[in-house]
Amino acid sequence: MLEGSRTGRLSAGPRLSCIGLCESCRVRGVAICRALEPNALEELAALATRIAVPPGKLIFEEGEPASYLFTLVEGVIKLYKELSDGRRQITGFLVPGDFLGLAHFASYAYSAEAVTEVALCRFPRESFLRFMERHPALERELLSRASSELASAQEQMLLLGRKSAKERVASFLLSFARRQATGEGAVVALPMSRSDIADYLGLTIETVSRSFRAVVDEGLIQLTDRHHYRVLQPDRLRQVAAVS
Amino acid sequence: MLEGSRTGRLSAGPRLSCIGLCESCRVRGVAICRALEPNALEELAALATRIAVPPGKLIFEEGEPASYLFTLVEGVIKLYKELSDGRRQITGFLVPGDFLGLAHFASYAYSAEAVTEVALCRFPRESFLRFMERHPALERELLSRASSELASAQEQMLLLGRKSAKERVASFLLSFARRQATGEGAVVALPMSRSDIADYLGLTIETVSRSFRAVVDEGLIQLTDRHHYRVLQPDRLRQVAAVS
DNA sequence: CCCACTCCTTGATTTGGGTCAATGCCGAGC
DNA sequence: GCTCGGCATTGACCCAAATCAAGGAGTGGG
Repeated sequence: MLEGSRTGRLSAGPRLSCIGLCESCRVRGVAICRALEPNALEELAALATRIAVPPGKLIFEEGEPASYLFTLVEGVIKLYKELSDGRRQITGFLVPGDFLGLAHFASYAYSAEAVTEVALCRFPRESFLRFMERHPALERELLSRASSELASAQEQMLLLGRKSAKERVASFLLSFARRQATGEGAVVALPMSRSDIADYLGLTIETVSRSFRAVVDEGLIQLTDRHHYRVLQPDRLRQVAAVS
Repeated sequence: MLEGSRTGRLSAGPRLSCIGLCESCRVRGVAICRALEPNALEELAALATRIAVPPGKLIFEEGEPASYLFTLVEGVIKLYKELSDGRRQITGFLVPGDFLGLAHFASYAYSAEAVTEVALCRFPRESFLRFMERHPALERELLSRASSELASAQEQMLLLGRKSAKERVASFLLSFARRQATGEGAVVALPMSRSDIADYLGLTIETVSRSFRAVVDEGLIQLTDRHHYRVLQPDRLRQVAAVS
C-alpha cells in the first residue's frame, strides 16, 4: 500500500500530481481540492512531499518549530498535549482528508503521532502560506475547517468537564461511528489503544474498560474484537451519551 | 457609559462610523481594523448596529439560527453549552476586541451571555459574509483568530481532562491575570461569579472556594475582595498550575 | 511449543472532589 | 438600623473514578 517509508516528491504528471490531495477529497466530503481550480491544484501539488509514517511514530512534537503543514491521506493520527509529569490529554484523532498543523504560530502547539500506518502530504510552511495568500478560496476552506474543529473542541470540553465515565464512552463510540460514515449496524474500526481512548476521554484505562463492559452488557453495542464494534441500539446509546 | 439598552445604527460620520470597531482595536493587539483599508472599514461599519446588553442577559442561545455576528466592544461575555439536565460547561470568556459568532453553520453551536454590562457591534451574518468574500484580509484575520482560539481550547481540554482542582484554579488565575495585560502585582478583576468559574473549570462552587483558599493560604495570591485578586508569587503559582 | 511481552480485563481498596447542610457576608429595600 | 435574599464559605459525609494488584489473551521470536 505504502512504498515502505520512502519519502519522495510527487511526480509532476497531470493526474498523479494531485493524487495525494485527491485521495483526501475522495474520502471526506469537503476537501482542499474542491476549493481550487485544476492549475492552482497542480501548483500546490508541486509543493508537496509524500510521507509514510509507521504506527507509534511521532510526526512532530509540541514546541518544535512548525516548518511544515500536512494533509492526512491515509490512516489515523492522534494529537496530544502533555504535562511535565507525563499526564497526557489527546485533543483529537485525525482521519483521511483532515488538515494538520494549522496554526499561525512559530511552533506546534501539540504533538502528533501516527496511530496506524499513515500516509501524509507534507507542505513547507512558508511556501504553503504564500500560496494561500494568492488563493483566498483555500483560506476560506481552512477557516471553515477551523471553525468546525472549534465546535468539536467545545463539545469535547463539555464532555471532559461535565460528563460521567459511561457518558463519555458512549459519546465517543457514537462520534467515532458517525465519522466512519458507515450505515447503521455496520462494524466500526477502533484503531487506537485503550490507553489512547482513556487519554482522549480524561479517564484511566481501567475505567474505560469497565464502561465498555457496561454498554456491552446493556446490549447497546457489540464488541466483535478489541478493535471493532457494532452499534446495536443507536437511540439508547445516544440517550446514555447525554447528547444535548 | 452605555446609552441605556437603546440600540441604534451607527452614525455615518467619517470618524464615528468605526468607533465600535476601533475601540476593539485599541484594547487588543490584533483586531479587525488592522486588516482593512479605511474605506473598506467605512463600508463594514455601515453594516453594524451598536447593541448594549445588561449583566446576566442572554445574547443568543445554542441552536437558534445564527443571524448575526458580533464584535465585543466593552465588557465580558461567557460562552457555554448545556446538557438536557442542566449541567453546564463554560467554554470561554470573551473580552473587548474578541469576535463572536464565528461559525460556518446555520445555527449557533453555543449560548452567549453577558457577564458584565456589555457593548457589542452586531453585523447581519449574510452581509458580513459577502463583505468578507470581497476582503481576503479579513478572512485571514479571522483564520488567525480561529487558530489561536483552537490552541486555547486544546489547553483547556488538558486542564479539564488531566489537572487537579487546585491546578485548575491556579491555571485560571494565571491566564486571567495574563489577559488583563496588567503589570506584576496589579489587581486583577474577576467579574464572573464562583458558579461561572466552577462551570468553566469543570468543578463545583465548593471545590472552587476551597482551592481559592488553598492558594491564598499558601501566599500565592491575595484576595482583595471576592472579585479582585493580586498575584503575589507568579512563579510558584505557575508551578502549582502544572503549566507544561 | 514455549516464553516473554504488551495490552486488556477484572477485582479490592483508596481518595479527590461531589453532595448535603449550615453559616457568614454583604448590598438592596423598607 | 433591620430584614431579606443571593452569593460565598466552611464542615461532614459519601461516592465515582483513581489506584493498586492480579490474572487473562493475543502475538511474535526462538
